[in-house]
Amino acid sequence: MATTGRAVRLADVARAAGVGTSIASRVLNGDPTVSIRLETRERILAAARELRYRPNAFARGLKLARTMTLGIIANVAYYHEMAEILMTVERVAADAGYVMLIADTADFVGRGEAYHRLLLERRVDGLLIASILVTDDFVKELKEEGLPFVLLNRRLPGVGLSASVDDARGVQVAVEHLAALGHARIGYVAGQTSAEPVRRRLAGFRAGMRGAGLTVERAWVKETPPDDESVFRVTRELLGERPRPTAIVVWSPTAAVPALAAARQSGLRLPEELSVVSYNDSPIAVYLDPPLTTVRMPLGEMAERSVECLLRTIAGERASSVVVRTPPALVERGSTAPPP
Amino acid sequence: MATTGRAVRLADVARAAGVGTSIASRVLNGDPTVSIRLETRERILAAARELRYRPNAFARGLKLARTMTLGIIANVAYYHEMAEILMTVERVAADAGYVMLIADTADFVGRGEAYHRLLLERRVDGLLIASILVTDDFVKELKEEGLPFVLLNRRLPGVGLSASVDDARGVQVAVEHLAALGHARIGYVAGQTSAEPVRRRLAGFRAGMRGAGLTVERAWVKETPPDDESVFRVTRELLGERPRPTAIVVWSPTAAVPALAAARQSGLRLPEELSVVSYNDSPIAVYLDPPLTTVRMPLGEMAERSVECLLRTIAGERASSVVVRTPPALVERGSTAPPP
DNA sequence: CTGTTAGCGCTTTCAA
DNA sequence: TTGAAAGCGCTAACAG
Repeated sequence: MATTGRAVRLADVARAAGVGTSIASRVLNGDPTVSIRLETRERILAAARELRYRPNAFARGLKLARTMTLGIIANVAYYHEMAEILMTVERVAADAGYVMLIADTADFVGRGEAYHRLLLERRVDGLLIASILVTDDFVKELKEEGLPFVLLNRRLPGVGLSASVDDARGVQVAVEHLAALGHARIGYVAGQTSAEPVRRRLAGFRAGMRGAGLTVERAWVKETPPDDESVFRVTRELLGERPRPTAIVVWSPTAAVPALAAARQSGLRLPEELSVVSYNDSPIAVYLDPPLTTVRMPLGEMAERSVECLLRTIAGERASSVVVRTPPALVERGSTAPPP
Repeated sequence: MATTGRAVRLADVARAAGVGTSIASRVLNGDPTVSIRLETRERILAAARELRYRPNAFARGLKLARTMTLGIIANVAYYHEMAEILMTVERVAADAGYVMLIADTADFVGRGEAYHRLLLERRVDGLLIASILVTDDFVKELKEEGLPFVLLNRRLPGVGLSASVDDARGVQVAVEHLAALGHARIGYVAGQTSAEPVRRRLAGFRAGMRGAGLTVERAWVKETPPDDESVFRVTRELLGERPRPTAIVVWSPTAAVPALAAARQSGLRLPEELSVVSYNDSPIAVYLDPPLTTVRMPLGEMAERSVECLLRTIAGERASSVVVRTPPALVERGSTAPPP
């Protein structure tokens, strides 16, 4: 049973079926133009099954100049968002017959060689870019290389296709929720606006405030690096302002955890003295203290669209960037209430 | 500049350097047995640089029967542990010149085809199995197939190599910490002991209790499916027992989040009325309420060893399973205190 | 020192 | 209806 020996090749199947490799190949690939006696076809199929034949992906890839592999460059450390994206992308790709190569960007600048291995060695038919750490320059280089790629939630018009959600609208919904509760003094933990999607969120915050007839207080909008420690520190600063906001919005669910901790450590009772909303949901939101009110964005849908878009580009069809317009869902939990 | 056209092949480099493909190949691959005029070698190297030559990985893979690719089957949803493992594995593999194919096990049983694509199409030189959802039967099948593989933190003596940490010792350390604080009534949220590493942890709990001269109360040891909702429910049940424990240990950091929430919702003040320790650390532990005391295991080291072990197996060397014995580190935060 | 060539396993004309 | 053979880009004998 254990055929630990060498793999079975197409030639083995052909020989077993008593035919040439040519028709064997065409039959197994379901070539519709082939006209063949039913009996012969059956024999080939049977032999393939019997021998547990599997085509060698590298041989086929070499011949067809298609690897049936997609690459994804991701920042795995952003697990709250990344887990859903990774899982979805992989599932959709698999359904289309593709496998996924993954490259992490923990140390993007120091890892040029690793990325070039992905790109230039013709290992992938296309690339998904899901990390903010990938520089615009790198993306442009990619474009020159001619390799199909799609950016996830990062719009770079003129240089590449992207699949994104309406971040601005999402943050706006968060603000509207707070305004509806009666909050007028609303702060924002903004992330680093050097990143494009983060800028869109900030714009959404401003739009939300404007729409509610509220003014944005400069001191209540704090940029911060995304690491937990910085978020914690900056949030404490924000809550140390006098006067201080009665509610804050946080730009990312990963950052919401340290932000919430900062709020607690500021000695504020949540949600009585301070409301907190996170942009984007997370599996743990419901188990935080207090359970975190969030705006849930359609990340899975975005991930799906990104793969479809990439596949279309690879197929040579004209694809265009997609913005998933599924409305953000406000998930009201325990971290928001009317202002004191 | 933009060479969007077809890729440059070795033949192009050879022609540009005015040599045959043979020496071009050997020079570029640093074949030590080649004796060549310095001048010629320089010409080849220069031409390759000039043309930005990159070998086609699939062609090379076909020829060498080595793909320079490793596969990893992971449960991405367990992000607390998985992020670190994924990042480490990818980095170590990249340093060795390998790229990583990833397959998620969200729906393992329904995805046989996807896994077989990985295994049987000769896309990978070896496989890392980092998901508990991969059945023992599948692993055995793998062994029959003759594909090198290493299990991450799952010991299956006789069927395959593994890299693991000393789970039993880790949980034991957690118990010792509680015992040292004076706790005698200690409960355990146990996970599903159908999984091998989970059984080892339970054994560690028992050993820790025995070592401290404490008796294990049946009603205080609860098995539970790993999903957050089940963990939450089961923890509440556990804390509803009368008498109830003054401290609990949770078998996984992912589960610690809902367990902590259950403790809070039981109306218990933490850590005054109840102490909680999580087996294994997590980036968010410090930001939970209260900050979670954990036992930090050397997962990164384990991941590193697993890749090394796999690489050695691939190289045809005799590799053996490795148990990382780096002592567990008790990370004391705010969720443990002496019993009331 | 360097070039020619066979062949990795597959698909796809082209001919029979 | 079917088979022979070329060739995808590379490496490694083997010749020269």
